[in-house]
Parts: sequence; C-alpha cells; structure tokens
Amino acid sequence: MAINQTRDDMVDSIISVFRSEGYEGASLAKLSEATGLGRSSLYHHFPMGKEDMANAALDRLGILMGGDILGPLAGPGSARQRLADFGAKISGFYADGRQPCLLDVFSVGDAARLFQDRLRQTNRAFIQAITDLAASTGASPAEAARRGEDALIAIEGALIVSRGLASSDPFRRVLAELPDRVLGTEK
Amino acid sequence: MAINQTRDDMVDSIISVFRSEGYEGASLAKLSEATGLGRSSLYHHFPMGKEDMANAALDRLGILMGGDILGPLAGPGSARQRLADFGAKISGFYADGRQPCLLDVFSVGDAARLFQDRLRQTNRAFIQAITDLAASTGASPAEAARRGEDALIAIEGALIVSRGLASSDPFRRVLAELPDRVLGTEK
DNA sequence: GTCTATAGCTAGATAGAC
DNA sequence: GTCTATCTAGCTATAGAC
Repeated sequence: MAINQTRDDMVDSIISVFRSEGYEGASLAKLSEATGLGRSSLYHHFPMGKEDMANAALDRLGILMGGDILGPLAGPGSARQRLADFGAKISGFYADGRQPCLLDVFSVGDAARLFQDRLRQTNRAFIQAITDLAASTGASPAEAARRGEDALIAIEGALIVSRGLASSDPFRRVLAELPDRVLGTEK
Repeated sequence: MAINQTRDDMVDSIISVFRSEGYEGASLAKLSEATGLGRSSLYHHFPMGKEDMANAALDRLGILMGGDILGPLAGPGSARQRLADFGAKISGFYADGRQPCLLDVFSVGDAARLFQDRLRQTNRAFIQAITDLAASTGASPAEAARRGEDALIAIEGALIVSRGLASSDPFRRVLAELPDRVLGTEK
C-alpha cells in the first residue's frame, strides 16, 4: 500500500490478512490489496506463493515474539512491572482482542499440515518465556511450567471468546488478571 | 458414507470437516467425501450450499450443547459430580483435544461475517450453563459469571495450545482442573 | 434422493514486456 | 520491481436423467 514500503511492511500487511481470514481464506486478491502489490509482484518477493508468504509471516511472528513482545519478560524491572509491560504489548499486538492470533488460525486445515513444526516452536517459545519469569520468582519448575502454559491458554482462549461475544471485555479481564496468575498471587 | 444415514449423521460428518478444515477450507469435495454423497445430493439437502451446511452444523451444535454436553451441568447429582460428567462429555466431543471447536474456526474470515450472531448465542449459552452451576453453589452473580467465562476461555485456549504443541496434555490438564476452578476450590 | 455432466467462476500461479 | 495478460486447476453451483 504505502510507497517505499520495506519488506517488513509487506509482511505485516500479509500477517494482517492471514490473521483476519485464515490461511485458506487469505486469497491472493486480498493479499494483493492489503500490500498494494499486484499478483506478480507478490510472486517476485515470494516465489513459492502463499506458502512462502505464510513462512515469512511465521518468521516475522517469531522475531516480534522474541523481541518486542516476549522481550520485556526477561528485561530489567520487577517481575510485576515486566508482566505489566508484556500485557501492554499483548494488548496492542492483538488490537484489544479484535485481531486473531496466527497460532490459532494456522492450527486448522492446510496450514496445520504445512506449518505444524513451526507452530510448535512458537508455542513453546511463548510458554517458555512466561515459565522462566515464574521460575525466577521462586516457583518450582513444574509450577512455573504450568503457569507458562496457562498464560498462553488464557490469552488464546480469551481471543476466541472475545471474538465470539463481539466484546473486548473477556480479553481485557484476562490480561488484567494475568500478572497475579503468573506470580501465584491471585485471589 | 454410511448406508441409510439420517440427516444428523450427515450433519455430523459435515461438522467434522468444518472443524478440521475451517469454513473456507471445507471444500465441497471434502464435504462430499465425508458424507459419502455427491455434490448434487448435498445441494438437495442443503439448497443454499455451503452456507446452509454451516447453518445446519450450528443448529446441531446448539442442540448437542443444550442437550448432551451442557445438560449434565443442570442435572441431578452433586455439583462436583455434574462437572465430572460434563468434563467427560467435553473430552469426548473434542476427541481428547485433537478436534478443533466450531466456535473457534468459525470466528475468522467469511464464517465470522456470516455467523457472528449465531456464534455469540452459542458462546453465551455455554458460559451461562457454567455460570448457573457456579451460582447454585453459592458464588455471587459476578463471581459465577467470571467462572463461566473462564471455563470457556480455558477450554478454547487449551484446544489451541494442544493442537499447537501436538499434545493432548494441556487439554487434559485444563479439564482435570476445571471442577475446582468452577467451584472456587482450586489450589 | 442420488447420480453424471457441466456451467461459470475464482483460485493460485506463470510469461514476458517495461 | 512492477505491470498486463493469461494459464490451468479447483471451486461453488446447476441441469436434468434415473
């Protein structure tokens, strides 16, 4: 769309289409419109077509996760402050619960068959980052792992229920309660 | 597929395809193969094509929910026993976490635009059934509503993470912990 | 109620000019 | 690097025989 867009800009547009439409629902027409590029230009950048675009989307998701989103969890500051920063990133990344997660929409159909291994890696990285933080606050390894897994479950589930109810409330509530649940200080 | 199949059998096969492939990924070829009916036979039963099939799937999901799945929650027996029965139904319905939920796969793309209102109703019915049980055990209305919503969030999230990790473990753990979370007796 | 055959379209993908 | 034009395959949907 934008003039002089970088490859990251292109991939961000592509991710947006995959998230909203799913893998099979993301037609080249929609991907073309979102990026502002003609079909042939897309094939110039992604010779293998849609599969290449999805791999580029997963590449970028991995980079965003490892850096901007999960990064705060291992950063400086108190555990509670790091979780607050993380929550803000998550809220923005999922547009207050309105934007689906690629880990969800790629877990059915052709995408599930094509990208199974990559999905597993990204799920693991997410869980591990929360697990590490929980462990650093004194939780046992098993308990920390449980909280890491629960955090991803809660976020993914909240996204579905928020879309299902057409309300951001469940997503916001889950994010608000997340620090206490990770730190084991709920109730 | 089966000889002498009822309409419910047909719709069950259709649901299975929608769950595995998503709305856009569920081609008539796959729906035809799963039901054992030719394209034209499908159009005889569902004149509006795929959209009719999806509506039939949502009709049946509503009936299964209202009866077999959520029914135990309002049945006889202790609250804990009812939750155990419910958990067993959920485990079977989602094939131990391997089968996606229609409320998830229909929440993106064309299906989200077509069936938004129906999805909201079904989400609400699910949450309400758990909420009612929690309220009947003494939880305040607000707390009961929170637990109802959390139960659906946990189940939907666990399905995604279980598929993402290619392991039933997260789904099983969430189901095992669900009674305590609904009854407020966790930890 | 199911079938074969096919229409009409859109999907993903390619060729080649500029 | 982007475009127009086009290919083939698969898609949804329909017609009409049985």
